[in-house]
This record gives sequence, C-alpha cells and structure tokens, in this order.
Amino acid sequence: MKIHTEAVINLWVNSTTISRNIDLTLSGLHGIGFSEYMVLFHLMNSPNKTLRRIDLADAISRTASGVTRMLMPMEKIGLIEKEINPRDARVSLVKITESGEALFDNASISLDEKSAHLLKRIDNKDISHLLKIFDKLS
Amino acid sequence: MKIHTEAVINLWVNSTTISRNIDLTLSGLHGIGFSEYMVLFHLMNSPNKTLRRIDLADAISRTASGVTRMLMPMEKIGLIEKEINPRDARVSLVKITESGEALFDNASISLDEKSAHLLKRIDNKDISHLLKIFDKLS
DNA sequence: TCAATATGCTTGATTAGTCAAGTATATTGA
DNA sequence: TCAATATACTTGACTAATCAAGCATATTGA
Repeated sequence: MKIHTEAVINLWVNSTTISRNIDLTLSGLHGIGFSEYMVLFHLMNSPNKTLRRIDLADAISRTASGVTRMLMPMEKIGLIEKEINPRDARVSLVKITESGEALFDNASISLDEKSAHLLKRIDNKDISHLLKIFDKLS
Repeated sequence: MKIHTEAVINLWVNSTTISRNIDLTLSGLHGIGFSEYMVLFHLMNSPNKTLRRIDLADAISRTASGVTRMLMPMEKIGLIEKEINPRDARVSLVKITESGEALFDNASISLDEKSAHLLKRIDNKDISHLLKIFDKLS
C-alpha cells in the first residue's frame, strides 16, 4: 500500500475517532458539538469576531446551506448574532455574542483536557512535528 | 493555545477537507463514499474477508444502526453479502463479494492518485514520521 | 437450573447535513 | 447603461446518521 494512501487512511481513522470523542465531551459538558466549537473558534480568531457565512462554511468544510441550518439553533440559544453588512446587502455577517465567548472559553478548557488525554501517548516533540506537517498542508 | 489542542484542531480541519475531497473523487468515479471504501478496506484486511457488523461499526467509528443502514444499499448493489455465524445466532457476518473486491481494487487506484495529490507538499520523510505518530495513537 | 443480565442487531423517530432551485443584490463588459 | 453573469444566502426535498427502544439469542451466577 502506498504511503500517501496509508497516511490519508490513518488521518481519517484517527480524526474520526478523536472527533467522536470530543463531540461526546463537548456536548455532555457544554451542549455543543465539535463543529459548533469550530464555528466559535473561527469567529474568535476573526477581526471584529465577525465572519461572512460563506467564509465560515469554507473554514469548516461545509456548504452554505449547512451553515445556515447549523447557525439557526446557535442563534436561538444566543451564542451568535446576525449583523448587516452596509456595503453589501447580500451578505449576512455572523458575530459571536458575549455569552458565546463565555461558552467558548469554558469549552476550550474541556477541549484542552480532552486533547491532552487523547494525545497522551505522543510526546511534545512529535506534536510539534505534527503541527509543522499540518502547516505544509494548508 | 495548548499544542495538544492545536494538534487536535488541525487534525479535524485537515481530515475534514481531505475526506470531503476523497468523497467527491470516489463517488464520482466509483459510486461510493470514503466510509463505504473504508468498509471494504476493513473487510479486505480481515480473516476470511468477513467481519461482524459490530466490529465494523467500531472500526469506522459508527454506531451499530449506522452500519445496518449503510450496508443496506451496499448489499443491494452486490458489494457485500450476509453470512450466518453458526456459533452465535445473534451475529450477522458481513463478507465482501467478488464484485466488491473488484470495485475496491479500482477505487484503491483512484485513492492512491488522489492521496498523492493531496499530500504532494509533504515529503516522504515527513509522511513516514506521520505514520509513526499515528501508530502510537492506536 | 433458570432468572437476570449482556450482546448483536434492527427499526421508528429525530437531527444534521447535502443538493438543486430560487431570491435578492452586486459586478461586469459590450 | 443595462443585460448578462456572478455572488450570498435560504428553502424544500432528500439522504445519512444518531439515539432509544425492542427483539432474539447467549452468558452468568445464585
């Protein structure tokens, strides 16, 4: 078997297992899944903590309609809010709320713990190497 | 941000992008998604090319009912078939068919090409290192 | 021995996501 | 200028997966 294929399969297997695990942890403790966490994560790391829906879709590898559906309950429970773009009326901006930020901060602590646990068999040097490799991918 | 968390997030982001890409390739060329390919993959690597549904579920990080639903169309189009376990009537074994094997072989070629393309920016030494790190995870 | 529990699987109801089509607005180029 | 095209988003119809409940069979321990 070709090593690239082996790498891709291993990537799939491990990330599937890991994200399932994290989904369970986050939803149990904070009521959101890994995808919702990633939405908040991208918002937190954006200028003005605001993003266009289409860019959000791109960031989390989902379609525009997937994002629309996903944000509906998140807006309902007050994690995010809509903002208008005065320059372009087609655009609907998404902004994280105060309570969204608070939840994100708490969820981040849980994620830190869980991540450390999930990767406990990998030493720090290998983790750094892993990050360097991922950097080359993007 | 903690490096373990960063690694987990990068793993998620990259594997999401990559599996989306592979889904498109495989479904366009062979009519199956990455998950279906992984089912065939695990069957091919099992003694007798046969597995219990519950072990399959475990291997691809899905629930038992997810596997039941997923295998229905795969059986319909003749990629897999049911086998009885004479020792335990609760169990329904899954076996890959001849035509399933043929499709798997063809799909593997496409996957090889696509994987090489997706990881083209990573050199072979890094790929090997990546595999070693993944080994430690399991 | 056989009631209690555990295991393997399927099904009904629900949720999450996709695609294709539609709406509204913006941009482009003859 | 303004028709043609492109972009951002939403919606309806569908597909895929989940969970909880249920059924059948196996295993366990008093």
